[in-house]
Amino acid sequence: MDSVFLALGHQTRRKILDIVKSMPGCSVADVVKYFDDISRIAVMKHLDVLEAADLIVSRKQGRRRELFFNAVPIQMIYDRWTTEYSRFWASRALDLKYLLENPSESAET
Amino acid sequence: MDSVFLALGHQTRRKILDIVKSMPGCSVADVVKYFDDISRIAVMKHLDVLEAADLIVSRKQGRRRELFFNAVPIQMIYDRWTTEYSRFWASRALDLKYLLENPSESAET
DNA sequence: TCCATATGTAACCAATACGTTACATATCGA
DNA sequence: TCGATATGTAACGTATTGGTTACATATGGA
Repeated sequence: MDSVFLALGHQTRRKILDIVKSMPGCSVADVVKYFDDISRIAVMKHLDVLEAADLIVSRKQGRRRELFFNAVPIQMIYDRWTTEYSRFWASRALDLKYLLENPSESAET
Repeated sequence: MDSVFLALGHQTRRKILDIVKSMPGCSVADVVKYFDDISRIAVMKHLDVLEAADLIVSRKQGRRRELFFNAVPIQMIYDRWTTEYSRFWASRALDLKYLLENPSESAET
């Protein structure tokens, strides 16, 4: 769980995930082409993070490594949202409403 | 976006979020009570991270600081899942299925 | 008024994150 | 076969993170 959130908490990695998602089986080099502002090694490190978080699955095909998006961890988090927070919207999303309708005398910092 | 994921990518912070969510208006000290393995200052630092990510909103009430859970950033991410990935389940979640049904000759590393 | 309570800030440290360059290894294809 | 291509590893440096202790400030209430 930590690793999935942490992996997603970096814009480059989310972009990588989008690329792999839209090009199943693409290679590392295919991904690297989309980044001219960071090195190949940096991209690979990001891929390592995504793979450690199971967001990407890879397999070696000769000298190429094929990358695949793994929807499962995101599905798990998505499921957690719906069970943990969905009923929350109705009953508890009033916190902020309460705040806004009951301004305190001291300014909010 | 980065900040929300990063904030959630740490177990202590998710626990803090749960506490604040279940006790709207609770104080810093209320939260600190649930953690005997880390210091008050560490807890406050985590609160800073959650507040910077807008996951928590606070206001000073005299010598107390009241903490409120803010559902909006999570709602935004939740909405992103549904638009970005929901149709993905049906059409693209076959990536792994493809992998498992077409083992390559070289072992997956 | 003054002690208790609640929070805040600063400094420090070790570990981690994220980038880099250099070098190495494996596979492909002409 | 050999150069090209693709990937991998190691080492390094800087910035950030997540914890700590020490000290400071503000408010509450007896």
